[in-house]
Amino acid sequence: MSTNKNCIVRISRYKNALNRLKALGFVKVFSSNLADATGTSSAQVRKDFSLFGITGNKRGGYNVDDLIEQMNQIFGKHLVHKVIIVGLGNIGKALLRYKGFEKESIKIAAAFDIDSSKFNDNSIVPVYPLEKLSEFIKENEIKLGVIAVPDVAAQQVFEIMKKSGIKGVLNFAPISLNNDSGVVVNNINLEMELENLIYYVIAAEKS
Amino acid sequence: MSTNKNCIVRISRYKNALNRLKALGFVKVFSSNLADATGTSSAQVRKDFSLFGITGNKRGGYNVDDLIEQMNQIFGKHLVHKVIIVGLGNIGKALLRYKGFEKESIKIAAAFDIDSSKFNDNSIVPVYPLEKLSEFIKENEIKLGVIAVPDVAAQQVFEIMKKSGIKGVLNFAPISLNNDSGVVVNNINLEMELENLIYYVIAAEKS
DNA sequence: ACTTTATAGTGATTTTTTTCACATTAATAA
DNA sequence: TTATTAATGTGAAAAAAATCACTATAAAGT
Ligand SMILES: NC(=O)c1ccc[n+]([C@@H]2O[C@H](COP(=O)([O-])OP(=O)(O)OC[C@H]3O[C@@H](n4cnc5c(N)ncnc54)[C@H](O)[C@@H]3O)[C@@H](O)[C@H]2O)c1
Ligand SMILES: NC(=O)c1ccc[n+]([C@@H]2O[C@H](COP(=O)([O-])OP(=O)(O)OC[C@H]3O[C@@H](n4cnc5c(N)ncnc54)[C@H](O)[C@@H]3O)[C@@H](O)[C@H]2O)c1
Repeated sequence: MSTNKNCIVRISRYKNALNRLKALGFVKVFSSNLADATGTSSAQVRKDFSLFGITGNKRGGYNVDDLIEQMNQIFGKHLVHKVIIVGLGNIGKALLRYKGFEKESIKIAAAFDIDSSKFNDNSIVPVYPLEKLSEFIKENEIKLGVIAVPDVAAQQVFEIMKKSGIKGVLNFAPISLNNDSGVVVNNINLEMELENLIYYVIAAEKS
Repeated sequence: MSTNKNCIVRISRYKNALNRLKALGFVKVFSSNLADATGTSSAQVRKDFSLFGITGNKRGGYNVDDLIEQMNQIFGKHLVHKVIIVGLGNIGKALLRYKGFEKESIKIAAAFDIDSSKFNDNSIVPVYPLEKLSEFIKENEIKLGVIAVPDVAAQQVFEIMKKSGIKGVLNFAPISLNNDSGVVVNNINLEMELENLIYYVIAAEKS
């Protein structure tokens, strides 16, 4: 529908805010409410909605449930999305233990590592050796993968994922994966995030 | 110097790529090398450099060490930046245990929690009760904080940080912090990152 | 029923970001 | 030494994104 990257991120924020507002008992919202809750302008909210063909009522705002439903549609929330995690170190374990993914219809289907002490077939989320990765992805038609291995291993893991049919990757390793294929890669680089923060803090000090 | 958000992120990526290229023995690089390594165009690389007044040699490319040095300057890498972490759960612990921050001159100075079983004055990075947060920030002139507490506690922690003089915050809680002040906030929302990935995977399927 | 009013929706405008294209120049080759 | 070449650096152009500003309209008030 839209091709604006920032717009997608904002829609996700609106959805997040809407769930909170709903919990507070809101039945309808105005574009300015969502703007305040997400730190943007009401015109931006309406423009974003317009790009996705989301409409409300002139003078009546938007119905919260309707909005949430439409956004769930955009993000495929009516289906459960199975995810696998490769690398069960600090980050991998943190994700595995996190309880918040279920309510976003994200299900961690399995984890993979090369450290045999981490293997476990019987836990809620099974942990398998890396050798089983390809097979598991194919058999379970997994589309989403998380890379949480050391940087030197990341490209190798990515190649296996690509070959096996993964369509989207969340990569925590601080390298840019060499990606010619159509696989979507989102990078999370925590060092870079802190660095970025430092840049703006330094810039603010100067002015 | 520059005011373009994407540009800063790209500069950070160039720096990352440069360190890798240096490790491989590169002494000079061309804008196209950096473009390839970071997935952008050579014109973009040169334009970004131009915004920061970074110059190379016509026909000779750029000297790797010089570039790294200039970028370290941009990101204040000649100083050690002290960071505190609030919330020592899954994410907080993952960050605490991560060894990669030192080489980026980021030092975790202390962590804070409300769970007394986590307090520890004697570990390399001490863990204190939340009550000590404000005092610690002031006494040690901490400028950077990480919020890794549950969403309901995040705003409260943020308020303490603001009042005590923190200038930059990395927030992992999935809420938008109400931020009127001049504090810089970078949000990392892992659910949203996965959601975003799902959006693009769905979009790719349709086309 | 009629008027007022507040908000949605959107085309037009402005601003920001990216890409283009080429003049400039330093290294290399002849 | 001179010509050739391959890269930088940057204004100009194009594209993308955000903001503005106004119209349409549904709700609330009289
Ligand atoms: N922990 C953090 O806070 C943090 C911060 C910034 C970046 N990162 C990055 O995130 C990634 C993960 O970090 P971490 O701290 O969780 O690392 P970690 O060392 O704690 O864990 C890595 C895990 O990957 C496994 N592994 C190694 N090679 C593998 C392979 N080829 N296939 C499958 N598994 C393999 C290891 O056995 C280990 O369990 C790293 O690339 C790191 O640079 C982490
Ligand atoms: N773990 C993940 O993979 C993940 C994924 C997405 C989002 N998040 C978000 O990151 C944040 C942290 O997640 P987590 O999994 O580490 O949570 P967690 O529950 O494991 O840890 C939270 C920690 O914060 C402490 N705490 C609670 N209230 C506090 C307060 N007022 N002051 C100081 N400490 C306090 C708790 O004692 C606990 O140690 C949460 O907001 C969560 O929604 C985490």
